[in-house]
Amino acid sequence: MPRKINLSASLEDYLEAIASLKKDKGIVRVKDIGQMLGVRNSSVVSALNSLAKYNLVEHERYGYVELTLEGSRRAKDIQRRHDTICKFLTNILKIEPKIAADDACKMEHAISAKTLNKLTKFIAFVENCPKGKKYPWHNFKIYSRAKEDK
Amino acid sequence: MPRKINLSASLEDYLEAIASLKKDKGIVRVKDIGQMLGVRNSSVVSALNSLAKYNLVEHERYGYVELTLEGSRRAKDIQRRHDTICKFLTNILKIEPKIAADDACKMEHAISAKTLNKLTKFIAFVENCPKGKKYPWHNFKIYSRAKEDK
DNA sequence: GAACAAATATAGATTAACCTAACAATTAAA
DNA sequence: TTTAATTGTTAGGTTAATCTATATTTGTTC
Repeated sequence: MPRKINLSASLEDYLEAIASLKKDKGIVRVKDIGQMLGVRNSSVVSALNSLAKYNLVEHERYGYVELTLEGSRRAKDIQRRHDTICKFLTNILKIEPKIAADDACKMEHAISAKTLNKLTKFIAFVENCPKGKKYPWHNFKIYSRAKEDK
Repeated sequence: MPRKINLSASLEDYLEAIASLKKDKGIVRVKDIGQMLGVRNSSVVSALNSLAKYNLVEHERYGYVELTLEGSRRAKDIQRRHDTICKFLTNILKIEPKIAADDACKMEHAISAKTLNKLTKFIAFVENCPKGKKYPWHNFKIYSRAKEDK
């Protein structure tokens, strides 16, 4: 049994949406997933069938959608990628939240585990840096603006 | 006429490969593109037909492949995205070149223009930072290792 | 509980990106 | 220059991810 199937960006998005809805609403319905991802219900159903094949969701006809344990783990992993990238973009690169979130949504599917780890450490490193003029981290915003920001 | 069509990651890869081959070998052949991207010649031909529709390449049957002006511009843009991400990953996050390159190959299709600009500035900022103990930039490698790097 | 509305599911089409297999053109060798 | 090898093309198939249109189930309201 292939322990770790590589999911497509699309299926990762579905997992992510399901986890997010579960957290926000307690229950997950086809309609809400579709709404969140901007696709039709029929597309959702077909995606759920794929995810069910990989044992990542459980989904009885006309019933609620549930993540399996493995599905839940996967979703958390994706969210961690998303959040880390988003944090880097907003806190360090000083990118507007909306754009940062959009970019993170796409990049989260592309980043490797190793790079994610390094990025996490990098963020921690920057955030643990003592503030003050003699440290340059906190000058980036000014530096950036000075260079004709767009 | 839609001035700026959004290319798929796949078509961007083709453009990138073509530009790279042109630079390295002077001429670009279907076989070389296929080899570089790990796809069959028939897939290359079909991709070239798509790119030709968008006026990004010129390609006469059985002839060499050429980028149009616009194709060339696009390729340069993609390469810039690749190089910038790669530079960040290797020079700042200290990721092994191989992994950095692989990640850049995937992330280059996901990064927005704004984020790219900020990242570029950020790299310049870090690189222009005077070296020395009192500046923390150059301590990241040590910091990272100390945290049980993987 | 019958009728209706909302949600879900299925069937079938489309598109992109690949593939294999067969065929055609070009190039290189004998 | 004829043959053989290489390269390029076409035809047709597969898979994933979407769609529309239609059907089915569920839940709500009278």
